[in-house]
Amino acid sequence: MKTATRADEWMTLLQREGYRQTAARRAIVEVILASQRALEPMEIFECGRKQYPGLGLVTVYRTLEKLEELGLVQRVHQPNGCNMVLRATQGHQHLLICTHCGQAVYFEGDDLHPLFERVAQGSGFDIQDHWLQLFGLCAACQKNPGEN
Amino acid sequence: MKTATRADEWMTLLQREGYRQTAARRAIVEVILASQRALEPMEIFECGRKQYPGLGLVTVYRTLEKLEELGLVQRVHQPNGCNMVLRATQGHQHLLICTHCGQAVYFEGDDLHPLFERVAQGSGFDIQDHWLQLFGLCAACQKNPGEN
DNA sequence: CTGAAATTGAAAACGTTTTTCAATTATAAC
DNA sequence: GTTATAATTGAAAAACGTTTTCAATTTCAG
Ligand SMILES: [Mn+2]
Ligand SMILES: [Mn+2]
Ligand SMILES: [Zn+2]
Ligand SMILES: [Zn+2]
Repeated sequence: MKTATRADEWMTLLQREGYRQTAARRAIVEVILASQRALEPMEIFECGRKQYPGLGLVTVYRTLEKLEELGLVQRVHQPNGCNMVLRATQGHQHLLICTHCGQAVYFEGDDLHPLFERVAQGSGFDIQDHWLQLFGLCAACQKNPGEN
Repeated sequence: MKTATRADEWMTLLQREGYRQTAARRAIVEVILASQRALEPMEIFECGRKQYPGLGLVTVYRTLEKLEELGLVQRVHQPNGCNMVLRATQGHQHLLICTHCGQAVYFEGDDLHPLFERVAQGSGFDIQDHWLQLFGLCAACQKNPGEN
């Protein structure tokens, strides 16, 4: 008996939504799931085409749209790129990103509500949403400052 | 005796840096200072050209580079645009942005250090920087939900 | 006023994303 | 398995925002 991989799960979710399972989509999904960091569409295209050489860049864009729709991936803004794509996580989480290797880690447990209260009071705004992202050096990049 | 406007100050700062005072630059500076929200380069171009019709879009881009260099403006990422430009503020401040009219207000007084500590411990990262931005409805847009 | 250097806008080049389209493919019904 | 249908594909072209190139103009120190 085979264990369903995460890629299998994503393909099934796509199918459940009425989309079809194709080799191109599977290649894209596997690239995203294998990466520890957010990738640009062009990077996904280049990696994906190693596994499925016929892959077209247009299909990458179209597949990313659908994966975002399903909440499986998330767009990430960084100083060096604003259209990067990362597997999403469930629940309310924020990102911690290594400025050297790009590794992206989700964390939770922020309670910013006291801050929101204070800012709402001071400004008269009704606060609805927030973006929080931390940047730093991951453990590996602290040890190998010269690498990469 | 004339009061030096904020635009005068910015032009002087540019000159002090070795740049020249020109009509094109002044038009751009005045558009940015008059706006309560972050603007796209194209918007700055369109407004600026009302005051100085000869203005070129290229000059907008080149002037924005210099203003950013001097720390007078800041790039703002939003769901609807990642290269928007807003007058900067001194010190460590974050932005509160109205999702309806775009009005952008700086606020300070976040103490996120306890959070950083906790995340650093949990992840092994050395945290160096953070992005925090709040979104909501400004007082005016709460009152006039249909407007605009 | 003069001259050197900075600045300008138009046009072209660029990289990324979207649209168009005819051919191919996945899937459900038979 | 075969067939019919609608979804999906990649190539090419178009669209888009930004950057580079360049000759003409403008600023400003001397
Ligand atoms: Mn949060
Ligand atoms: Mn962005
Ligand atoms: Zn790292
Ligand atoms: Zn508003």
